[in-house]
Amino acid sequence: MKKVPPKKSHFFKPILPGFKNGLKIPVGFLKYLKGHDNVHAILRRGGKKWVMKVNGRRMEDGWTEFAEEHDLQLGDMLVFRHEGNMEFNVSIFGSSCCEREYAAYMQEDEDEEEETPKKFDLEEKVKANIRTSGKAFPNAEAANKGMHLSPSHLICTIKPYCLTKYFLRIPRQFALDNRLNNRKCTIIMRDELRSWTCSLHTNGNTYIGRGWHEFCTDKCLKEGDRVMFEIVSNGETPIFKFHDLRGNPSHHPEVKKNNFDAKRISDEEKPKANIKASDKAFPNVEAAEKDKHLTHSHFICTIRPYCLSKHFVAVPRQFALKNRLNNRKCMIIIRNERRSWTFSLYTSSNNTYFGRGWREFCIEKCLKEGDRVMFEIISNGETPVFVFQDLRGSPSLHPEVKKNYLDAKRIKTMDATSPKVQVPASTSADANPHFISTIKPYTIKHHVLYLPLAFVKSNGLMNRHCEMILVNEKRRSWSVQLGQMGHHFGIKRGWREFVRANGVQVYILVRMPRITPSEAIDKIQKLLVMGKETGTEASEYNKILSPLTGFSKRRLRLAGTVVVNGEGQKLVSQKTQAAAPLVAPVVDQQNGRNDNGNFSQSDNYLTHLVELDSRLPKNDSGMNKVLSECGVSSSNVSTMVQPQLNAHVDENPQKSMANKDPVALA
DNA sequence: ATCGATCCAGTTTATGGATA
DNA sequence: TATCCATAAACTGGATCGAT
Repeated sequence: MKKVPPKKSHFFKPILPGFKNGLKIPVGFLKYLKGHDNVHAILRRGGKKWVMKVNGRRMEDGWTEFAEEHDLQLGDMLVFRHEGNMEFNVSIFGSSCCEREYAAYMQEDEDEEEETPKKFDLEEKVKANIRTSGKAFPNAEAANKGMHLSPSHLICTIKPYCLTKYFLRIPRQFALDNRLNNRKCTIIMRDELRSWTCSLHTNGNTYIGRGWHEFCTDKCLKEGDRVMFEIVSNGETPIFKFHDLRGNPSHHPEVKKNNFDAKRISDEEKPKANIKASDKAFPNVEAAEKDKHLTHSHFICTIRPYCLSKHFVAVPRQFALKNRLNNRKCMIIIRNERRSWTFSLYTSSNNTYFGRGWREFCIEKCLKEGDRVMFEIISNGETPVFVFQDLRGSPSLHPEVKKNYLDAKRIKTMDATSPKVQVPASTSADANPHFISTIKPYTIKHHVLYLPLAFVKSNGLMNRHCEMILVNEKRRSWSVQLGQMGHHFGIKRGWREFVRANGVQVYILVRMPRITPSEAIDKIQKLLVMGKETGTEASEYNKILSPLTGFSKRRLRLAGTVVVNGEGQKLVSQKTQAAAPLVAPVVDQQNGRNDNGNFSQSDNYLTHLVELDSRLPKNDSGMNKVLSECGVSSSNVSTMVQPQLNAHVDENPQKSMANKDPVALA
């Protein structure tokens, strides 16, 4: 069939782990972009536009916002239609193979006048029977905003810690109002159908402890869900009546955001502050580390009461540090398309603030509590210049939604940069794509190695229970099991054997580097394309893998569980006969052929290849020697992580089997 | 051995109040 | 009014305990 160039060319991309770092335009598509400005691209959807900065062929700046606003999830498929001049019309298809539906409001342009009353009406319904307590308590924040709840009602937004930490913090004021502070007792939580018994404990703050996790599980609570508790009895055993607000549209926004796979994968957020450094460096959880070298170019600020009552707003610490705004006292210029404002910038007590000029700005922009605005630094000279962007009309940036979301980002920021992480703890993520683990007594005693959350998140390992293979320099491998331990995640089964075999001792540093998820995915994509071509030799795969990751044929055997197409064609390994199709080839929109490395995910399943390769660092006490003796020093510690991205994969035992190929490399 | 639960230290933000 | 200071509050991650 004769090839005819399309009038409007398309390409499509599946949403894969690490997608929030950016999106690469397929190499094969570049021919359609010749002669265009390849530095910027514009994505259009729903009548809105997003400007992307293109680095090479990767859309970076601006992509994160696009992904967030559309709640992109792993397994989604995006079709890009080139309208010319680097403008792309984007269609988004979900895992159902149908175009994703977005609430009408998501597509509305910024129109505060219309939207505000809607929100207000919805909240009014809640207002009718809810009163709030508490002051600056993020979990109860929405309830606080202009709403007056009775002291016996508490609205909570489910934060990450609520799901990972097995407790829920009770706002101080609420606890005080209901005499729950300083109590240690059992409470009963119930809805119309059943009840749950939980413990209430206090240590300065008041918490719902034991039983909370079960409650969350039973109610399928997810981050961002909003629930209300009403104290219907406050005797010896207080009874909390549960009201599910998830069905209330006014409490829904967060849900969307929480569907973010990035979150699901990395799951970790830090809800709290009004301002998050939404730095592009850490646009998402799963690829935090990867992005570390990028810039902290903007932050998003949720307007808090103090922003209006005081004459300043705090600049996120990390943002200030990254942009060297801390310890500066100067004027800054804030501008949008129409005009500019001048603020003073100053630092006090290690905090950096926008000062004089802020109040006028708030008044002029009619900023209200809960509004969100973004400041992007575009010039950082003597007078830093920021571009101001009003996010109030951006649905996915709805105050509550964005808040948690950005909190997640901030966490990332913290994970990456906070001293806490860098200071040797049991495990810590450092700035490189690996983590350093200090072997502590409990690591040996309890036969467990906790993985730094940043590492877990950035690799999409959160909440996965999968096999991981550790390889030392002698090419001996150990199969270990990843899993969750309380609110920790790490290596459980198999760790003891690894410790014994390698003589791992307390205070030895084990450095475990990895490639970034996107690198792994790139490789997989290439392999998949090759896999479509019959007769491809293993050496060809090696050519792809070896230069970047040091993959050997042996390792390829390990990677053999990557299956390349719907017919179950295996990639390399002849040992994985049981392997079921894990990844389906992408079919070109026009001619039905695979498209330059893009691929879709069959059954939302993807095999990650993670290559660890590094030199062990010497610690202060010369422990490297010990490591050498035990055969770990200077080793290529390799892991191949084959996680299950989706629980339903478990339903297919064949696929589960496909994950298990504990090939000893020795 | 594993999982759940809790404690606690540390970080960052929000805010009340003092001061220039 | 603008800025600074101090600290309460919120939240997280690491470590460890206890039950099974």
